[in-house]
Amino acid sequence: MTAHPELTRNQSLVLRALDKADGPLSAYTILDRLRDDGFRAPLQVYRALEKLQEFGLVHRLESINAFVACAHPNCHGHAMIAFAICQTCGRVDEFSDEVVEERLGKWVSAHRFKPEKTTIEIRGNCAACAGLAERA
Amino acid sequence: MTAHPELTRNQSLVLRALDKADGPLSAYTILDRLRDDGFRAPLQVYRALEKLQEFGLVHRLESINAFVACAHPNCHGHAMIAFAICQTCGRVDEFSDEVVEERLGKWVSAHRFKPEKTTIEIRGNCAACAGLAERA
DNA sequence: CACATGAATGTTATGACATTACATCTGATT
DNA sequence: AATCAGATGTAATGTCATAACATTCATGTG
Ligand SMILES: [Zn+2]
Ligand SMILES: [Zn+2]
Ligand SMILES: [Zn+2]
Ligand SMILES: [Zn+2]
Repeated sequence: MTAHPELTRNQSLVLRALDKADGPLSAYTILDRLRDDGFRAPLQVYRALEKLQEFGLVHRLESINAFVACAHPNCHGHAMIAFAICQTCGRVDEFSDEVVEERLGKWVSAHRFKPEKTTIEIRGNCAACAGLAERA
Repeated sequence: MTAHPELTRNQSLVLRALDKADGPLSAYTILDRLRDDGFRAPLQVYRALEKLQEFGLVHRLESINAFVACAHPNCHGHAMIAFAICQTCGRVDEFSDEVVEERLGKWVSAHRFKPEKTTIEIRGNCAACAGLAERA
């Protein structure tokens, strides 16, 4: 359930593209997939993505310059989310860990650092893809 | 001590540029700073950065597309390093946390995920810069 | 209704980051 | 000398993201 009543047409189209995709998409890939819906310029995609991120419906994966639909929309108030990204099949697992959050929180408190956005991304191979590689 | 006997001329120049800088630098900024040393093309920088990262002398900050000299060269065999990046003054603090490492390690084991590179980056404001903002 | 206002959109151009492809040079090895 | 691997030089291209400006649309207000 990724529906959201307040979404504009462009935002809905971008979110639907991400939902249909089997992995993260770059902004330009989204653009290509929405040509038939009238999309012509990168900004249409980036503007929609910006709003969708504000709404918590989409996440940006910093380490691969791509975007995914949130796996738990309306469901995590966590400021801190971790991603495991399979570099072979594109599968993305989204999870949070209170202990990690607490430890990083302790570090920033101790250093009087004021965090705004935290990125935790693990790139590698998922169980299925790593298994295939073993057999090869 | 960031010296390294095996470095080539280009690698040394790039590392020195990062050491002299007071914060992370983009590849193109490094290029500009090395014009007088004969640098002409981005690839000279990217190739040097690639090797320096292999040697553990330089880190790439994924969330801001920039590079920093390692704060603890020859000193951390950690696979997992976290960065606190001040978006105002560019200060970067590099640290590692065994508990965070252990918790993320547990997650990947439980999910049979084979990690290759882990990114942990906290963007925000350092104590000094956050303090200034308060007073303003 | 006329009109101001703010949000979203459309469009073009530009800026910023990174790699491909190919030629050349260097030093070590045989 | 011939060979080879690694590093380098250079041009062109590819990929990701934003600036600037005009237009449209919905909404509320006098
Ligand atoms: Zn999410
Ligand atoms: Zn996979
Ligand atoms: Zn380091
Ligand atoms: Zn600062």
